[in-house]
Amino acid sequence: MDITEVAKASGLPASTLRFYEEKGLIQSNGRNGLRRLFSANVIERLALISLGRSAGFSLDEIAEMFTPDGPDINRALLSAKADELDRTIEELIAMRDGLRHAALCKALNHFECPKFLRLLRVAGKNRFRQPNKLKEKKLK
Amino acid sequence: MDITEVAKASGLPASTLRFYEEKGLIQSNGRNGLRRLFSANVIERLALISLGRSAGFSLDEIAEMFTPDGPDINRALLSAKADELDRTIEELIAMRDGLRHAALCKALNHFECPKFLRLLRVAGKNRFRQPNKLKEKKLK
DNA sequence: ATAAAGGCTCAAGTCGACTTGAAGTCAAGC
DNA sequence: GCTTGACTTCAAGTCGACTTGAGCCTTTAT
Repeated sequence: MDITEVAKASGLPASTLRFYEEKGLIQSNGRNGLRRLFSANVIERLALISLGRSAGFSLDEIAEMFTPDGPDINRALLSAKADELDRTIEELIAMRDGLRHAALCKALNHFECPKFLRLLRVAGKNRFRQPNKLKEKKLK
Repeated sequence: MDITEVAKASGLPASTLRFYEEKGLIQSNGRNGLRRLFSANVIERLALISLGRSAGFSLDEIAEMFTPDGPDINRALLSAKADELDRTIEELIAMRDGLRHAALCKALNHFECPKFLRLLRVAGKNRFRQPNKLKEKKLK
C-alpha cells in the first residue's frame, strides 16, 4: 500500500504516518522510487497505537510495549500496564457516575450534594495523574 | 488556607494553583496582603479537576462542565461527557484485556494471535481520538 | 517534453498544560 | 533596620505529539 492508502484506511494524515515511522512505531517495507510502501498489517498496528493512545499511553510507552528490542516482549511490563489501566478504569467509572448524577441532581452546587462528593471520594484514593486533551479525528 | 497549605493538601505545586486560578478553575477568596487565601473546599474542587484530567478532559472542558457561566449548569453537556466516558471505558477494557492476554500468550508476534486481534477489533469500532501522556505526581 | 499531482526531507511552528526565572513585596526574627 | 524566606507578577521556556512550510524529486497525463 502507498502512504495515502494507509492514510485513508486509518484515518490518520500522511504526516502522522511519517512521524510514527520516524519514531519506530510503524515500518514501511521498502520504497517504490522515493515513495514508501507499507504492508497491510500496518493498519492493525495503527489501530493498536490509537487504542493505546486513547488509553492514555504515550508514544514512547507504546513503543516500549509493542516493539520488542530484546529477544522477546516484556511480559511484566504488559501486566503492569494492564494494572495501571484497571486503576484508570475505576477513576473513569467514578467520574462517569459523578457526571451522570450531576446532570440530574437538583443541588445548585455539586459540592453541596453528598452523593456527588461521595462519588468523587471513591476516586480520590488514587495518586495524582495528568493525561491530556482529546482531539477528534474524522474518518474522512 | 494559604497557597502552600493547599499545595500540601492537594499534592499540586503552588505554580499550578496560580495557573488554575488564572484559568478560572479555582478561586481564591481574598488576600492577606499580597498572599492568596483559599477556602477549604478548593481541595475538593482540585480533586474534581484532577479526576477530570485523568478522565482525559482538557482544562477548558472541565471549566465548561463545572463553572456555570449561565444561570445553571449545562446538564446536557454533562450527560454527553458521561456518554463519552462510557465509550472510553470500553476501549480501556479492551486494551487492558489485550495487554493481559499478550502478557501470557505464547505467540511471538501479537499480530499472529487471533485472540489478541479480536480484542483489538472490539475497540476498533470507535472513532479515532488522541489523549496524551500520563505523568506521575508523588503525594510528598 | 512538460506541467501538474503528489511524495520526499528537514526545520520550524503550534497547542495544551505547566514550569522556571527574574525581579519585586512584605512580615518576622535578629 | 536589615536580612531572610515565602509569597507575588509576568514573560519566557519546556515537553509531547503532531502540523506546516519550503524546496526538491518523480511519476503520470497531455
